[in-house]
Order: sequence, then C-alpha cells, then structure tokens
Amino acid sequence: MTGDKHKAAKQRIFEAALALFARKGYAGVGVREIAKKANVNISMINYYFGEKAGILKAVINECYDQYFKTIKAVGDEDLPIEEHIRKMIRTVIDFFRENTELATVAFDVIPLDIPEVIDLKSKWVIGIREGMGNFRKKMGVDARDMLQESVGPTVFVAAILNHFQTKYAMNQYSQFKKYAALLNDKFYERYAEALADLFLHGFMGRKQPGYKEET
Amino acid sequence: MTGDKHKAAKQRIFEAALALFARKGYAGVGVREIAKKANVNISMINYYFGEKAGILKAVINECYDQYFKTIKAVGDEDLPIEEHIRKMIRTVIDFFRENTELATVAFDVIPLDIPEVIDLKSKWVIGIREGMGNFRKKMGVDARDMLQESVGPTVFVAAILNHFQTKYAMNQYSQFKKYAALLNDKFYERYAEALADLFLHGFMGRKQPGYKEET
Amino acid sequence: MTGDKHKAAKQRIFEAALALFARKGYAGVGVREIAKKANVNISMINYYFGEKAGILKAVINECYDQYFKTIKAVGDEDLPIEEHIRKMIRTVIDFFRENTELATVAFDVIPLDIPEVIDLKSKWVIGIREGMGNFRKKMGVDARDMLQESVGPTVFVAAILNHFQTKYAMNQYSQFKKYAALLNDKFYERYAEALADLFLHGFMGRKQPGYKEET
Amino acid sequence: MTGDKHKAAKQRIFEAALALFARKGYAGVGVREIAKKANVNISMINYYFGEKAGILKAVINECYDQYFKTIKAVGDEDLPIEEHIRKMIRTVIDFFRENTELATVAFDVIPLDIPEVIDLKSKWVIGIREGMGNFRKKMGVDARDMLQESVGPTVFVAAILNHFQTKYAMNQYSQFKKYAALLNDKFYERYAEALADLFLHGFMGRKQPGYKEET
DNA sequence: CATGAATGAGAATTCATTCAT
DNA sequence: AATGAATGAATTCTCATTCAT
Repeated sequence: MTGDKHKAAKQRIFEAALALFARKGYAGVGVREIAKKANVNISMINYYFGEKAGILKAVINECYDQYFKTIKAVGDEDLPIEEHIRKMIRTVIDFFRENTELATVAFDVIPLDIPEVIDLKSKWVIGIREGMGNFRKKMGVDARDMLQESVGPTVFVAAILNHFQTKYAMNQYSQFKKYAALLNDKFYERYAEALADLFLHGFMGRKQPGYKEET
Repeated sequence: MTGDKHKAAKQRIFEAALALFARKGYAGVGVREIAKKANVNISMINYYFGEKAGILKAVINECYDQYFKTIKAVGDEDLPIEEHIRKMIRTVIDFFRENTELATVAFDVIPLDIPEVIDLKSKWVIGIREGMGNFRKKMGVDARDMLQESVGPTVFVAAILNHFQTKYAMNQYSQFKKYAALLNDKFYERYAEALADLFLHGFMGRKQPGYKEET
Repeated sequence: MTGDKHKAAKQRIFEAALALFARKGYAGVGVREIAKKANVNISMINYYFGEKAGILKAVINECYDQYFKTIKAVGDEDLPIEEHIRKMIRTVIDFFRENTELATVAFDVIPLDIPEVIDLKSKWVIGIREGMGNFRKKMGVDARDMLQESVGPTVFVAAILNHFQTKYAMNQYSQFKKYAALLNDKFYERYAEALADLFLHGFMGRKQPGYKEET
Repeated sequence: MTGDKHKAAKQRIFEAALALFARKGYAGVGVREIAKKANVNISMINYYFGEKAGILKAVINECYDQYFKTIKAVGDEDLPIEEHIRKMIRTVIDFFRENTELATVAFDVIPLDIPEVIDLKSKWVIGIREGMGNFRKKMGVDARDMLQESVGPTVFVAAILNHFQTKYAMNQYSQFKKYAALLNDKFYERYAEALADLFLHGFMGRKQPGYKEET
C-alpha cells in the first residue's frame, strides 16, 4: 500500500504546481519551485508533463471536466425555474468550495494570452455555451447576446468566483485567516440562500441578511 | 509642443507595460518586451521606475486613485437608495469602460502573492471599505461581515469586472472582435440599466432583456 | 524466423543511429531520438552499446572493416597500373554507394576531436597507409610525404566522398530529390569511367563528358 | 589604443567559436565553452549573436562572402584555359590556407541538417553555381549535370578541402604536428603545381613528384 | 536624458546514464 | 531482454539590473 510519501510523483507535482499557481499566478512560478514543493527532481516535471505548460494544461482540463460535468448535470434537470436557479447557485458554490485552487487557476488563466494553452480556450468557450445550455434556454438567455449574457448566470458565477478568490487570498495572510476560518458549512448554506435571493428577487426584495457567525 | 510621437518616455513605458500586463499578466511580461513596445532603451525603465515592480506599483496606485476617487464621489451623494444604486452601477461601468486595462491589471494582481506589491494591498483593503463606506452603510452592508459583503455591491462590481475581462479577451482574438465591436455607448446604457434592474429587483422581477444591437 | 519488423533491437538501434548521425552529425543527435527512431526503450542503448559513443565506435569499426577489406582486396591485385587505378576507382565508388551513411559518418567524424573515439583514429591512420599499401607503392606514392599523398589516391577518394555527401544531402530536400533520383547504375558506370579518365589523363586529355540521363 | 586584450568581445566570441567548431563540430561545442575561451560572460553570446546558431550563421556568411568573392574574381578573368585552371587551383589553395577554420567549419556544416541555418544553404547552392559560373562555362561543365559536375572543378576543391582538414587534424595531435609544420610556402607552391598537373594532364602525364622537404 | 555593453543569477529544458523490477 | 521511473549535470537562453559614457 503506497503511503502518502509514495503518492505518485506525477500527482505530487500536479498538486504542488496547483497550489503555487493559485498563489502566484502561472508565470510567477518556476519549475524549480514546483519540484522543490513536490519533493521531486526537476527533470521529473518534463518527464511527466513534457513542459511547464503541460501542468497548466492538465489543470485547465481537470477543471474543465469537473466543472462542466457538474454544471451540466444540474443544468439538465427539470425543475421549476426558481428552484433550478437556487440549485445551480448552490452547485456552483459547492464546486468552487471544493475546487478553489483548481478553479481560480483555470478561471484566472483563461483570459490571459498564454500561447501554449490557446487551444484549450475554444474548449472553454464551447463548454460555457453548452454546459449551461438548457439552463440558459430556460432562463431565456442567449449566450451570444452580450447583454443577456452579462446579466445572466454569469453574474452569480462571477460573484462566487470573486468570493473564493478573496477567501483564498485571505488565507494567505495571517491577519485575515481568522475571517476565512469562519466560512464553514453553515455559512455557505446561508450564502447560497442569500445569493439566490439576491439574484432572484433583487436587493430590494431580499430577506434581511441576519447571519452572524457563531463564535 | 510634443506631439503624440514624442510623448514622454515615462508615459510610453507606462502605457506599454499596462497593455502587456493586461494581456499576459504581470509575471508573464519581461522588461525587454516593455522597452521594445515603448520604443525606449531598457535602462530607461529602471531610470524611471527603479525596478520592474515599480511600473506595477504605479499601475496599482493610478487605478486606486482613479477608482476610489470616482466611487467615493458617487458614494457620498445623497440620493434615494434605488437611484443611488443605479448611479453607482453606471459609474462603475463607466470607470471600467474607460480604464479597462488599468482595472483588469490592478484587480487581477491584488489577490496574487507578489512581494514587491504587498504593502499596496492594505491600501486597497482599506480603500474598499472606505470607498463605498457611506454607500454600504446606506445599503446596510457591513464589509467585515463576509456574508453581507458577498451579497452586497461586490456582486455587481465582480460582474462588471468579469464583463470587461471577457470583452478585453475577445478583442485579442480576431474571430471574436466583431462581438466586442458591438459594445458601444448604447449598449452600455442598456447594460447599466439591465444590471441595475437585476441587482435591485432580481431575475424574476427584471424587465425583458429585449436589447438588440443596431447594425 | 524473425521478419523485418522483428529485426534484432541492437541492429535497429545501429541503423537508426547511423541514419541520424549521417544527417545531423554525431553530437547533434540524442539517445532519445535514436531510441525513438529504433523503436526501443532508451535503456536498451546502454544495454547494447554501453554508452552513446559505443554506437559511434561500432559505426567506425564497421566502416573500417568493410572499407579496408574491400580496398585491400583490390589493392593487392596484380594488374597493369592503369587498369588497377580504374578498378580501384570503381571499387571505391561502389563502396560509397553501398555504404553511404556508414562512410559519411565515419569519414566526417575521424577529423573531429571526440575523446571517446580517439583511439580508433590511429587504427584509421594505419589502415589508410596499409590498406592501399601495395597500390600506393605501385603508384610511387609515399603516404608519409604530404605532397605525394595529397596528389595521390586521396584525390579521387576525396572527390568520391564529396559526391556522395552531396547526393545524400540532396536526398534530404524534396526540391533536389529528383536530381539524386537520376543517379542509377548507368550513371555510376559512366561516373567511374569519367573520374578514372580524369585522374589518369587529366582534364585536357579526358573524353568529352557526353553523358545524358536516360529519362 | 585598444590592445589585444580589448579586442571587441563580439570578435573574440567569433574567433573562439570558430576554433572550437573546427575542432569539435558545431553541435559538439557548448556556449559555456565558447564563452570561457573568449573570456566573456555567457550572456554576451546571446547579446551579440542572438542564439548559438547566430555564431554559426556569421561563420557561414563570412566564409561565403570571402570564398565567392575570391573565386569569382579569378573565375571572371580572361586567360587561356590551362593557365586559368592553374590560377584557380592556386587561389583555392591560398583561400583554404588562409581561412582553414572558417572553411572547414562552413563546408562541413553545409551538408548537415541544422534547421537554424537551412536558409543559408540555398545561398550556397546559388553561389556555387554562380561563383564559378564563367569558369565552368569555359571548362564546358554544366553544374546541373551531376556527371559533369562530379568530374569538374569539384574534384580539386574536394581534394584541397580534404588536404586542409587532414592538416588541421594533424595540428591537434602532438605526434603529428611535426608533419604539419613542414607545410610552408614552398610546399604550397609545389602542391598547387602538382595538383594542377594532375588535374590537367592526369596521373599518367604528371611530372615526377620530386619534392622533398628542406630540413 | 539616453545609450548599449556587461553581469550573474535564474529560466526551462534536455542530456546520457543508472537502477529496480 | 525489456521497461519506465529517476537522477543530476549540462544544455541554451532570458531575466532584471547596473554601469560607464
């Protein structure tokens, strides 16, 4: 039985790189740093991933697969629209919560001009349109219409992504860690509810945000 | 009188770097590349900005000053809440529209771990809390409460930022430029209105997004 | 019976390396490239040849054995001098024709400073003096006398080597392949004759070079 | 007055690289080795030549310019054919003698498959056809006809190149240096004469090779 | 203000080889 | 006989920065 120490080198590289990319950005991380953190010889990176960008490709692909699989499953369900939106918001929150690094790296990198991953972008664009395909249709949003798109599901996805980026950044700094530590299951139940309320009924129609952390 | 061609070297460096940072990320750009684009000798960068990070600091400070000045001015106005929110959304949209590169670079870089820039972060955090200070108060949002914050003004700011990142990325690729080209004054009037509607009254209470570009 | 597909791994390595060395030079080829072309695992190279230079040694030795065996057999024959020279030229041409890669690699590498192969050089030098020993004697050429040597058999060997290097290079480039394709049996009959004429009776005394390829 | 020590760094790099390429072949030499021999910082190589292959390009171009300029000047002269050939042979010998390293490197590298210098090859091919254009015409040699070409001027050029390669290699090994040391002006006068005799009138018609070194 | 040479550390990648299986 | 993981040195090239002019 291979213990933690013997976790396949490839996997250790992947995880080390993921954490570093999330914290410093793809270009801000060197292969030596990754190798050191993963506790492997530098050459192993090229051995397993061909090139540095190979790790990034793996990250993007992994995120893509997880994200769209998750989204599509929910998007294809047959629910009353309000319930459907609530469930989608909960799902997206859960996804980002469980895959914070994967998602921040992938989402941050997509708009950048990194030649080695240029071809993965089209995969995303297509995925975005298809992944929430039925869901958007039900909401009456045409992804090709920038106006509809910009006030559609994109809004809550952007908000959620922003929340987790902030949270992740807070965790890097000791002075803020305490705040991030409060973000437990309970918090996310209420967050999902509050965000859904906001998205569905607007700021004027929302319930009072009466959540207080239990200390 | 110095024409466009003779724009001060410092300014040319700043603008070249800004464009490159926006496209490739801070760490993905080298000083040589900046110098080449700015059409100056490499040494000029250190002469004017001390070090590469000096340009980034200038970018962040410039964005900070512009953004919070703008936000604060609107945030301090005395308007009925709904009107106030509408105006804030319009203002943020205008700001991002006029300062897309400045804003994307600054906002993208803030959560990253870039030691040279670490001290500017507290400035931001404080600015965020103060800049929309009165405005948040009026909305009943306590920035220290992550839940309230996460379903407060942050939501539309994140959405707007996301919109302009997408737009900027589209402009990099010829196949998408045509879509970005449709985003004119008229579009942004309607976008501001639609986003405010969404934020104020929610998806269930919004007007139908019947906008079509005039071709 | 092992078919072409199952040709022994060692042989496949040898042939792959030979082709690559001929095209890119010894130092310009890596073991991975050889292993890939030979369709074997990299480790097999060290298994069979000990080190990369082991392949080169094998190449040189093989060429040496073939070349000097061939040359010596002809050199030792007892023929009238003119006929003897003609036969030698035909033989050298045939040898280079049948062993173009082997010969170009070995001949190209001999003057280079490659430590691993240094001891094979003396073998060559001795071979050169002995291989055409009787032949040179009959021609009145003392190999230790650089002048006699430089206007002796060396001349036609150099010319022939040059011809096949050129031909080999032509075959690498599609635009020239058509020329190389004309070099058939008939051509080489005439080439041997013309070169022998030139060497024996000189440019002023040669027959008119009226050869035209039969298309 | 800039002394030998201050010879421009670029020139020192060029010369160091040239000597090393001649001895070990292009691919067999590393940039560190060049930098060390040239007594410059490694980065200077890229600063001045862009990439390692940049030095090789410079070498090839320099050889090309020198060689074809020299050849063309002689080839265009109007002399009786025999005298013309003799002069050409003397010229080629002089050229190789004065530019042994430049020429061996360039001539050795041309047939190899080195992508970075692929475009310089066509320059050579054209140069070869034009450089001796008139000269070949006078000799009745059509460079496109491989037979004529292979028994034309190519023969003595190959022989001369071979002579200087051998000489250069001898100079690398102390045991042979003494032979190379005998190759003085006098030797080359006789060599040119003997080679011209051979090329013009053939081995059967040559004068007796009565040269003996004066010790 | 401006240049271009120079530096040394660091970038990513490839090298030939070894080893355990 | 064969595999593929692993190693560490060496590869070429780029980095941001400095300095003398």
